Amino acid sequence: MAEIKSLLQANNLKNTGQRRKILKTLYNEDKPLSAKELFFKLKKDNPKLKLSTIYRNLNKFTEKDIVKKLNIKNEKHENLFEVKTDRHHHHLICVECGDIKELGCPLDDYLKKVAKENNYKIKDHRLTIYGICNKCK
Amino acid sequence: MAEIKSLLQANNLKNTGQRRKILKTLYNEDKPLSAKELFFKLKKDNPKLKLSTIYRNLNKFTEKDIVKKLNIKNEKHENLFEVKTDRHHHHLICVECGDIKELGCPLDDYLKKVAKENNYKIKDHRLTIYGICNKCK
DNA sequence: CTGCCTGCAAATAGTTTGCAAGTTA
DNA sequence: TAACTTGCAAACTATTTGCAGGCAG
Repeated sequence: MAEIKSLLQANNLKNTGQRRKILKTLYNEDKPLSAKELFFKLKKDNPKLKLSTIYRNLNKFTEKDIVKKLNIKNEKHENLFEVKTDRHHHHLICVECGDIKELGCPLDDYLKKVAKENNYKIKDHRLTIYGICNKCK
Repeated sequence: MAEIKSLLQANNLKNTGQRRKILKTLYNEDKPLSAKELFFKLKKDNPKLKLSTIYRNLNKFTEKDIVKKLNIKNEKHENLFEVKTDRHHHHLICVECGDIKELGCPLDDYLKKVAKENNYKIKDHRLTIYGICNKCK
């Protein structure tokens, strides 16, 4: 909790109840969430909460690099977000049940090769693997 | 042209003018296009063309595996589509000018490892690399 | 007190859909 | 002719925005 407060302070963001709850929820989840999923979770405690508040904060957090907006959508076409961790990783997603696992990144050498061969300065990359998990097989 | 006709026939799709033009345009482009980009290109020859027709056909083609819907959007948040080629590949995108290059896939061994370690049956994967191209550097 | 946040309502924009007329096989 | 396609208009839905009151610093 204290960590969240200082995280907000460090980024010049006011320490509001909504923000604390959004970050807390994202930290406690083991999988990325969409704005709406967050919304329904938090609405229980605060019926006045608006979806636009969630979006505004997720965007602000993304801007400040506290949260990462994935290029992965759930089955409702909603974008997913996760807290940004220190370790760079990718995702393995079960197309049946939607379960998401984290994967390490195997691409360090490959990215250097791509940069060299194409004369690009690499800025970012995304890898997502889809399959069927053990339970759903 | 004849190829497009038989491609449509082989998939039980009627050989209409719109379909031929959509596929022809996608084949001739060297980069993926959005529905709207296609729409504006084709609207010149046919002012009555509707965007919904493009969407309907792109979805139908995707369903039939003639076209691939990428999980990449252009700067207007429009989904991009490309014709499905025999060779599996990924994309290297310049974040400045939007240029898209094809990349081979370096992940064969890695995917086997992921499947084994996580007990998943791998179905699909997406890799996209973002950077700045030579011209934009 | 002053600027940032949030609730609220309405707009924006990509994509989809129902229906009737037109086309393909 | 029967089934599929398209034009057209309208709906749907994720996300964003303007505004006014509320709260953090």
